[in-house]
Amino acid sequence: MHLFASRGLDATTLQSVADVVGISKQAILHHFRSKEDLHEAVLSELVNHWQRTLPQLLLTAGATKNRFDAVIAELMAFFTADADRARLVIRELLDRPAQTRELLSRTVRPWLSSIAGYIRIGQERGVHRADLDADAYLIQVLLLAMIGTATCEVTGVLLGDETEGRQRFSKEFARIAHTALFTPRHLKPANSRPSNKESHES
Amino acid sequence: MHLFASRGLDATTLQSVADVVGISKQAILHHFRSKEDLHEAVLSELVNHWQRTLPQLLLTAGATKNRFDAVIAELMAFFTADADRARLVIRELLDRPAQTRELLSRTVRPWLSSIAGYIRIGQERGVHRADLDADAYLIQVLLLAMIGTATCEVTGVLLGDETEGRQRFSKEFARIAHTALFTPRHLKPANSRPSNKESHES
DNA sequence: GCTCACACTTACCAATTGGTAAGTAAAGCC
DNA sequence: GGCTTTACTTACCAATTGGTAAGTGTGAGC
Repeated sequence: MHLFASRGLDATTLQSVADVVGISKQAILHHFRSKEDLHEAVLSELVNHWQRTLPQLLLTAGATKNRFDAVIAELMAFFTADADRARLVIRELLDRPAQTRELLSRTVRPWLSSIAGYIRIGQERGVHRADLDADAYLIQVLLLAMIGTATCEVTGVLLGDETEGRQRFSKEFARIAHTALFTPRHLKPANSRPSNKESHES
Repeated sequence: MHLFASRGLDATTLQSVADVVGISKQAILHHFRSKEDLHEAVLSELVNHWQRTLPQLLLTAGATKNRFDAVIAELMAFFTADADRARLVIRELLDRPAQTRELLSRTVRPWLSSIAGYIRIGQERGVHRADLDADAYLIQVLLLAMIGTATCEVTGVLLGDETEGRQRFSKEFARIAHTALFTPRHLKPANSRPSNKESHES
């Protein structure tokens, strides 16, 4: 996974994988029919991890007071825990758009749809901004989390130290996502009546 | 550029380039010493284009009433005009982090710094949100614009038609960037006195 | 002790890779 | 018309690629 994520599918040779693992190239081909087989195995392992983690993520976040910020924090944590996850997904997005689209439709779309519904409820209650496009918003939050963690090695230095950069990035990411989602508190009506009167700001 | 962007450096063979261009592989090696040479040429062409376009972009945007939205729109236009630009940059970010960091430091950082200064002035005037991290914000806006256009082929379908998806994406992108930057109008003091009293919303 | 499945290695292979060397045809300059 | 430069082609090459075929050793089950 590390090699596929950091170098890409074509640049990763079976030999290089074998060297890292400490076995011969043919030992790999004994366990996996082909390089493509290995690649799919790595990919599905990532997807499985995602599928296992996400529900737990939403549950633990749901227990908290401000659910949303917790989800954002957990989302970032998932990718920052291993930047290769984000890198791998982005590479798939670039290298095999058609297959990845199909994969995401199966694995991620249901979650997005469900959260989007949650956001729309918030919109009707005036908690979430009325002019927000829930689906597009969620996709961008997800993409931003991924590209951010995938490239933190590069962008980190533009924000001082790399660890400091990561922190500033995470914080600003949470702020952007939060601000773009919620209506300012004083605009929210005391009772939870729908309110679309917040016109385009500034 | 198209091949490098869509397939990556290693997956792009000199032969495939030659086939597309309609000449022999050796004809390419006649004009470029090596594959790496060709790659650098493609890359520097993109950088030059960026350097040529950006000042003009900021100028035309500056003439407009709401300067910021115009810049955002132009930024998206730059990448949507040719999605390969975004793809190529992202690939460089992943494939060669060290060199790309150095490249971006030279070519993009000055612009970011200058715009960040502009944002900070806005913060002092209370126009821009006080809790915003100008540098981190700008980087994320840039990254989001790139990853969005680079993957529109994939994400587009999640938002209906691909062209419709692109539109919704662009619109939501502009909204997010706008909302995360500006303070709500009614919070902005009538005279342009510094005001940091806007606490964390919600 | 025999068998057999399994994990792995050695030996090998055709295809493709980026790259070199040498030749060639045409266009411009004198 | 000769001469040189430019743009390219043909012929070739060593290295590496993913992958196959045929062994080898070892531990478990009987």
